Amino acid sequence: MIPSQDELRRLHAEICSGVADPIRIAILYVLNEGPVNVTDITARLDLPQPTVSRHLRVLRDTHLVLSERQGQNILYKLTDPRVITALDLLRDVYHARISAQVRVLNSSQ
Amino acid sequence: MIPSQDELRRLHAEICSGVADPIRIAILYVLNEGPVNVTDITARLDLPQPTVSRHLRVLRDTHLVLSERQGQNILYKLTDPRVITALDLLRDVYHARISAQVRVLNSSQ
DNA sequence: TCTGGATATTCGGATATGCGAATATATCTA
DNA sequence: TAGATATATTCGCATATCCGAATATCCAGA
Repeated sequence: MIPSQDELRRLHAEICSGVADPIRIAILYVLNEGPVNVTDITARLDLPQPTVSRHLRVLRDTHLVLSERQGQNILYKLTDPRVITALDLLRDVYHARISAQVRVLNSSQ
Repeated sequence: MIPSQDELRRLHAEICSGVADPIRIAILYVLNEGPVNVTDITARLDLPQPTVSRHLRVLRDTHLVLSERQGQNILYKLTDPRVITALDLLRDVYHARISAQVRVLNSSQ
């Protein structure tokens, strides 16, 4: 059975909602430097461990990251480096927009 | 004053939350084909006009779209085509991931 | 200035999301 | 198997988001 357009958009939005949180964005950029376990993420971001675990679950559920047990630890890594590309793009769009606004404000002094 | 890392991540997440909704994604892809007014968006997506207006406001607030009055109508357009690039990337990441899962399932029959 | 078409806002309620705190589960090692 | 470390889950609550329905605002033209 072919998924409807609506269903595809729902799924698309679901992935997007995975990146719609500051903590998850921070985690993704940490993972962009290489696979890391939960304790290290917790330490690098200075956040409570349960908080990190809950956000990691969201990232897993939205297929943005993958996990792999390594003995006592669980190693997390990006599913795909393009996740960071997308995040960078959105950030750039924002910056470009704000810069344009600043220019307009300055030029109308 | 320099915005903190946390503040930057909050802003980054805010933009991302702009694309974290199926209706808004649909609107963005409509706008990708060129500037459109609210009535046309409403017709093309077959949605109630207040619903479209509310989502357009979110898109404006997150700097993802721009609006411009043209007489009686208001023309909306993408702030930056890279918004669509980012959306496509995230969709591709998802598809690649799901395809990989399907392959694993099939190969283990 | 009145009218109609285009767009935006508000309200109330349902649902979702995030967090801290506490606790559970899993794995290794002695 | 007991203890220690790593990770995940649950609960209760506060907050945010979404929607439909109703209504308000804005602008062009008669």
